[in-house]
Amino acid sequence: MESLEKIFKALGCAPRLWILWLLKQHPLCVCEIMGILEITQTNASRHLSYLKSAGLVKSERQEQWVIYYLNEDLPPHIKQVVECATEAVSTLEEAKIYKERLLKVVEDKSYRLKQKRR
Amino acid sequence: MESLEKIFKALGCAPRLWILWLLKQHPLCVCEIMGILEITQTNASRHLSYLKSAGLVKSERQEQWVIYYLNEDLPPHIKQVVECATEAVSTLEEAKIYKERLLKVVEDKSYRLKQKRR
DNA sequence: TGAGCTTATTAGCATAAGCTCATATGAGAA
DNA sequence: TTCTCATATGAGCTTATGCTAATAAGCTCA
Repeated sequence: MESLEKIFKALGCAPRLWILWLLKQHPLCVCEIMGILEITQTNASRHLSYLKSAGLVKSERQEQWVIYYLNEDLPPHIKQVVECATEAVSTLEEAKIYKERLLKVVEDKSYRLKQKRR
Repeated sequence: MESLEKIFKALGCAPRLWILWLLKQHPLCVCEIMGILEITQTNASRHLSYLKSAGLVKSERQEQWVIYYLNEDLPPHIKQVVECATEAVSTLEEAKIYKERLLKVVEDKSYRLKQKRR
């Protein structure tokens, strides 16, 4: 029950719902997330670690970046909850803006490559 | 977004998950819920009013009782979230005990009728 | 009306959670 | 090594939440 509670608590917070929605579409590093959602680095990091502790996302270091991505290895019921949550988020007004920013990040072959070129 | 947040917050609390799971099976009054889950009347009432303010349940006065029941009139995504949540709850150990108590309440043609006969 | 049952609300306390600012750690580049 | 960018964490503040105990209010029936 604790883990179930924790998962819903993780979903009960707007920035985390947005983060999940983003990660559902593409793996991202912390600074890409903070850029898209316009939140501080501290908050992005904290929310990600909350989502991670709830088991909803995983992370992986790639050079100087930490890439976060959805944990696909979840019990079916939970997976479906995440599915529904992200679909519900998609219907919101702000999704358009964030989606645009996300596409820009992804099309640029990511913020990460641009940084590397410098 | 606020209402979505609120719904997940409502689900991020064990007693409320149990209440929803019960109401999914049968409409119940406050004192039946407190009896089944062994929680105080204050808490049962509070959690129910939280669930109600999140739009997940509705209530209706019947004589001296207030009967709570699931709100079936929810957006499809939310309905499915509730579905998944209650299914996940069903798999927990305590579900057996609560289920037994629920059946007893329902079979007795409810606690309410017994009270009335007195 | 008064008694008894049912439900809601208030107050007070403890704890969890969210935010910001400052700082530490880690990796790569110069 | 030193600088810079990326990420994590600690401290402190504020607000939200959950619990209990006490009390109020609503309904029914005598």
